Amino acid sequence: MLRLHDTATGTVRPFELRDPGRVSMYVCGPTVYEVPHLGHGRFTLVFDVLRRYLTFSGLEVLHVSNVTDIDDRIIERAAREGRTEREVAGEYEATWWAAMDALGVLRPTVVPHATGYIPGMVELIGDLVARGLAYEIDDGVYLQVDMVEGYGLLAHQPLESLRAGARVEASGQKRSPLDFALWKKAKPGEPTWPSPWGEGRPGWHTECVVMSLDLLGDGFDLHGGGQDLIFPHHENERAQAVVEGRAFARHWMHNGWVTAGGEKMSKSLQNFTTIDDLLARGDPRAYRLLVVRSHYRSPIEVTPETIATAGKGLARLDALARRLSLDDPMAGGDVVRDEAVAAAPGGVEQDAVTRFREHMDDDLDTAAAMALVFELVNAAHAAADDGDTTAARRLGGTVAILCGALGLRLRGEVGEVDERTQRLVGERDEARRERDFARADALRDELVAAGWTVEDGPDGTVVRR
RNA sequence: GGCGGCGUGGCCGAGUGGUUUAGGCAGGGGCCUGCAAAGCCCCGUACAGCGGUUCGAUUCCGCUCGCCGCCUCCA
Repeated sequence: MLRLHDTATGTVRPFELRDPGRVSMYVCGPTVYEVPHLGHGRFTLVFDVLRRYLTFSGLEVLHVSNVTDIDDRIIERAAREGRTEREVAGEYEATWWAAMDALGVLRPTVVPHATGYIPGMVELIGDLVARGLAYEIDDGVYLQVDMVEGYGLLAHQPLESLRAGARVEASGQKRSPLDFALWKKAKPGEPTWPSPWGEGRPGWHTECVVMSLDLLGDGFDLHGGGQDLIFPHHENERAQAVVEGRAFARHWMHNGWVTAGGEKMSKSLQNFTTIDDLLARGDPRAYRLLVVRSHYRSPIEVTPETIATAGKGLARLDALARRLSLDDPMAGGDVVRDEAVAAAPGGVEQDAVTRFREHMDDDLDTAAAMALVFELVNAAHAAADDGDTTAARRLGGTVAILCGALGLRLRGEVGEVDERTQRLVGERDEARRERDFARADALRDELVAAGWTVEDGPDGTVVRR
């Protein structure tokens, strides 16, 4: 039984599903106005790992994640670059999916776009206005938060203390600085949709509540995102559901920051690294390993050094796959299901799979799960050294399945070796046969200089990049 | 001002009221190897500080210090 930390209660508690066997989860997606950075990479990886683990556990997962394709920042960028909002959103959405694909993050089951749900949002807002819970002023329609039962549940602060700490002044007409925009009236030149309050566009918080309830239904299982979405975004989504009398998310899950130099990675601090930078520097799987090596609620420090360290751990996993010629459990698709455990060619280390599940069920303790995997790696090598091929393959196969369950695909192949390199390798084998070690060493230097890793095994020299 | 998180061996990073160790990376010794690489074996006795509870605390409680975050857009 999976237990997860729930932001609403502040406790780790059983993840109880609305419909047995089926998981409905909504994860707030990107506003497509800029290239994604490592913070986006982390939250998508965290929820990808959750989704994969749920799938591995035999559950059917309906994963909805939105794209916010109309927003102030998109409008600003379009204006600055003399383009349409559609062009800007289209470009950055394409960039987003390219990054996700490179990271091995599964596409959500459904990807609603804000611009596709505007009538439903208008309907919701209209209802709130009609019932006296929202009010219209010059620049838009606002929800009156002091009408909301339990406002501050997710922030873990009562309304009064939130109000006392508010850093923004109430705009003249707002009844409280905490009241938030459900509908924003258009300024000249902005893209608009019709509404009873004039041309305009919906507020961000209204998008997600409408789309999540529409696609997943009342009382869906899990709502997630980065911790910075807790307040006000998720609080305000919940507020709308509450006043509408609709059961909202049963469980709230939020991941920790990516930090750089100890500080939160963010646009405003200019300390962010884009996912493209990461991809240019190395294997994207190293980032997944870095993410799963710590707990999802802990901050992670991401620097070239920490990524490089993760890359070495990854190399250790790949080396095992290579040595044992492990089958790829994801070969038949992009996910590893629990059937893979029974179908593993060499069998699995059943006890290890059980322990893996115990770690994962404990609020997704991927760090402990990976420690277990590395223990198996060690045991597999030791068995192989002892000549116990059966045990080695069973252990190694388990490693591949458990890594696969976390979305980490091992690379057992050495990659393409060009003709010239192949010739040098042949020459080196020949020199070694003739015990001409000076020449063998010179050839190795040449190969290393060309970027190859050279390993002499019982069957001669093997090179890889 | 309010609320919350964190402080673990050289670095990263789990975990636990006591007994046998997380794990990775780096480092030292050994085995293997022509030499390497990879791999294996062995090696670190750490839990910010100060009190308290306890037979016993890194692990619970309180306080102090330090760092980070939320209360505005933010993954």
